[in-house]
Amino acid sequence: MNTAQLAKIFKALGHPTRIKIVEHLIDINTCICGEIVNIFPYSQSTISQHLKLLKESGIVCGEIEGPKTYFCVDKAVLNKFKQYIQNL
Amino acid sequence: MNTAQLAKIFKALGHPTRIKIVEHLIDINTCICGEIVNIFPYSQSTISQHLKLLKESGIVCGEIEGPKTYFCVDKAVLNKFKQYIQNL
DNA sequence: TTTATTTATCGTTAATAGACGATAAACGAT
DNA sequence: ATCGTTTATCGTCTATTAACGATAAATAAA
Repeated sequence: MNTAQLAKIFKALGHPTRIKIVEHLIDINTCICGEIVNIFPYSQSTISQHLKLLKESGIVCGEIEGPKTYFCVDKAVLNKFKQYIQNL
Repeated sequence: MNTAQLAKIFKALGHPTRIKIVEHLIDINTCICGEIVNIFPYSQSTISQHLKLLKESGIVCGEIEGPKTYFCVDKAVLNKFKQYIQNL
């Protein structure tokens, strides 16, 4: 895991809402965008944008099923990330 | 450690240069701004700004000694941060 | 086929970030 | 007292981020 990839993940987690989204995804394993929209006081487009950023960082992945997209944390990436930090 | 504090640290680490600065500080324990300036291809003011951000996040602390400022990683904060991530 | 549901994207706006050079401030040395 | 060293801050510019509403695209249901 190189510095650029790490920076992307750190940056993605550098927003309170995105931290909470990731925590929520870890808790419930997987969920669709609409569920997350209902939790936070932000518009659908804003949440979708946050999810896009998280996805682009690699820490979250999304699977399209019909009109819905199921989001979940990529545990392989999360574990590599954890390992990096533990070695600091 | 609340979400806002965590987000600040994640955000501070969300830049390749700042990651490398922190890695370097961990390696050599403590050093002055000028040393870091010599390592990176950025101006003194840019590095100083990066250090300020890191300091504001709490992950780095600076101690003024005469005209120099000695920077180092705050291990207590780093450990709390590590612990949070490990519990994810 | 039309309607409802769900999500992504576009366009916009305001705020923040990242870089720089120039300058000021603090101190040590001469 | 002056000069050199070191760092922080200011002002500027460009780029990116964060939020929104509106809209488009895809599918499920009626």
